[in-house]
Amino acid sequence: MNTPLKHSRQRDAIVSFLMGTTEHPTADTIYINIKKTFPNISLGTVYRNLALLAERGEILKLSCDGKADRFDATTDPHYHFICSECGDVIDLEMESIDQINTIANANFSGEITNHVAFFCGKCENCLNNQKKEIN
Amino acid sequence: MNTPLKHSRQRDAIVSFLMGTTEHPTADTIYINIKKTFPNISLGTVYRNLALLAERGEILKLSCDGKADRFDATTDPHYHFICSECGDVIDLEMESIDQINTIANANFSGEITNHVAFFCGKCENCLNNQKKEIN
DNA sequence: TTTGATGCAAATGTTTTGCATGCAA
DNA sequence: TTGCATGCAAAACATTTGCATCAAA
Repeated sequence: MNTPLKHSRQRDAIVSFLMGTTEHPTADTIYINIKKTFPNISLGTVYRNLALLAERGEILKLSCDGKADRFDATTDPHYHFICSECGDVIDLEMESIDQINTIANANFSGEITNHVAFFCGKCENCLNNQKKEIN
Repeated sequence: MNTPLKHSRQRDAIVSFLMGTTEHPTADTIYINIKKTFPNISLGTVYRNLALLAERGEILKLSCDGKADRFDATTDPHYHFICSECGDVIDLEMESIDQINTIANANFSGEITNHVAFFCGKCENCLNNQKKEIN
């Protein structure tokens, strides 16, 4: 369904770096890491490939507030938690909440086909640090 | 609970402009409109006041993808629809979906306190235009 | 009079883009 | 050899910030 792409070693490196991490890195973090293998790679190439891959559904792009976008190689539907303290992004394992589309569509005159959602609060680490500070 | 603010006519104008529209304007749109009354107002002042008001919960700031933030004077909890065609942002009237916090928290080791969500699809206008094109 | 708010402009951070060159097919 | 992908640098965009001045209390 997608036009075949010309192979590129830089793009391969980006994909395999993303697959090897659960950290949801930003474009810049990816850039810095790929540089270890391709010292000449440019940030523009990283951005171009990330946009291309996201467009094709091979990776996910996570946008949140004004901060830099983050990327995720796990493309099967899942939700993210963003820690309000440290900013870490964590994959959530949870049952489907797709019914919210139906709920939202109930009194709406257009057509709702999907939603974007993420959850906020404190991650385990920050909760523990908080407890230490109190004691 | 909030430290009292020194009164400012520019801030008043921003608030009343926001209260008089359902369009969810961007900072720049607000700036252009306030300029009709305060030709010397600066974009920095608009941004500063929008941030201040959002922080105090007097307005809502809507961030979505890489696009410019939009602002909403309606602060009671509600969700937004964003048209994938024309980009319009529309307030949704729908029943609460707060239970998704509980669902998300079920297998999570941190603490989820809230979520950010918006719905996507086609608005009524774009649906109608689509039909016209087909005929 | 004091201090927060403003206007202006420069700086920031992120992302995109034009263009000549390089590499995959 | 053809054309997409790259590297580089400049530009685009949204937003923030430093600073001198202004105006609200």
